[in-house]
Amino acid sequence: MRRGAGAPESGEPPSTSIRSIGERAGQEVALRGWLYQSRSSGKVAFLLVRDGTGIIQCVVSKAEVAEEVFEAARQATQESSVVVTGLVRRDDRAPGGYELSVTDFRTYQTAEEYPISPKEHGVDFLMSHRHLWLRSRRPHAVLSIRSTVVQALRMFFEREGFVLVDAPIFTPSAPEGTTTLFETEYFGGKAYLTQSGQLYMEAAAMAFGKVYCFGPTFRAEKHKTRRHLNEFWMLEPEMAWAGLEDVIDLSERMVVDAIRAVLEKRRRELETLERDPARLEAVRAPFPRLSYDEAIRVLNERGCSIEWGADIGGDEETVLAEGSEQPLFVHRFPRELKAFYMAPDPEDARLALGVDLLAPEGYGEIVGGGVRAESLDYLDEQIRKHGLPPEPLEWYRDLRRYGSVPHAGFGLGLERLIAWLTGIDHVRETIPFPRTMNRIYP
RNA sequence: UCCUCGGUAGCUCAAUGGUAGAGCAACCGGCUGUUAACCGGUUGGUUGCAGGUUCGAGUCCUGCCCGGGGAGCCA
Repeated sequence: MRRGAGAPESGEPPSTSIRSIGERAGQEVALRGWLYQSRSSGKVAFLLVRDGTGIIQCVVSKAEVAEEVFEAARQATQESSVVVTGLVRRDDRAPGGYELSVTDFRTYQTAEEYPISPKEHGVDFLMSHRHLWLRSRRPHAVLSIRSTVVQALRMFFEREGFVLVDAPIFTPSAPEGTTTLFETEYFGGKAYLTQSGQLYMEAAAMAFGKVYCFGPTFRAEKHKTRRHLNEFWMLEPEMAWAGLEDVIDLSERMVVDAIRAVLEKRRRELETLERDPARLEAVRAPFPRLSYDEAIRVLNERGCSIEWGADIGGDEETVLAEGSEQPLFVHRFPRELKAFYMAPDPEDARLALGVDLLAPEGYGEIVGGGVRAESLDYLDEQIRKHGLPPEPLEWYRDLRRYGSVPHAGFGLGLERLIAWLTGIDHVRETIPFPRTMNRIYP
């Protein structure tokens, strides 16, 4: 730890973290943190102190400490930064199982009146104070799980032999149409914030075989729903010499592994969020698979009148997913519904080799991907049909000129995955500082 | 862009067209084991903005602003 202001004073017992405080039972330790909440009576004060790793109740008895220590503890305000010294004691009355019998207490900085009280608040108010809200239990748990999932995903792709190839944020054009991109000035010209690293990953896959990128993605659509953000994180693997089954198999194992990591490392956080781990333990590969043809039939059987060729929207997704605890693959969509780079199904020319993975419990599409068109002629035809300007895609066409191979990949929406795993009903709570149509502050 | 709901104290909300209130927070006091502690007290308001109807508008009408949820689109 850095020496200087707030650093341990000579004679002070060793510092510890609240997460691992059980290892110091019976010993005297110093905690550096913030006052989360306090209650006091005339002779005893109960302080909930958090240090970023956990929360512990600290008990200050007037009879056992100096007068000024008791006063300092009693007068410390919510979220003041504090240094607490005391004896670690097992106590079943304490939440967490341990508490600290305080021997010394000092306030490092006295916090002004803290806007977030222990009582209820509306989402908009809390989001306006997101920089402070991060300290509260719920966001702390969600973002801890996010960290674990990101870590697990990176390790998963590492184990699978994928090479991380970062895609650019500034891009020269809008491959899927110009309306949905954020435009920015770029040395007198125009640039757009990336809406997908996929095209770049296709280039990288021809260099490394199996690659992935993982970074922020931007969409300028004015959507305001629980499943959308204007800035979100997407993980996009791409594989050379691969087909639709490889995409399905890889995404399935990826999801199973992310769940394993959360169940292994973040039980406590799931409990804080009142997320029943049984919902996640129930998820087992292989996930059910449904072709678009079958999905349309099932939807009509369940009372949705939807014609072949129509897109499966949010309501339809919910109907398909209901009654199952498993994520659901839907594959082989009508070509007209999908992007220009999708490969046609060799067994049915009406279809494209695409696949979506729908999360259970109404969390919607968490993965979208498929096989990419490998023939230059077919690609050019699709570029024409979609009315796209060919010049910015010249480099992409090169990939079909120089050793084109069957290749496939997908995009994973990190926030949607986290929302499902945590049981949070809105993706804006699964990213530290959400960017939505009506919010770019703080 | 469209549909829908909403905007009253720092926060969460109440108030039949008739004196703008409660709980929490903050502050002061009390209490030796509290778990969103409890008890007593104090402070706290341009009812989103503009106009209209009315003896009288937080409440009714018109316009605007801001936000929530949803659609389209997607991860």
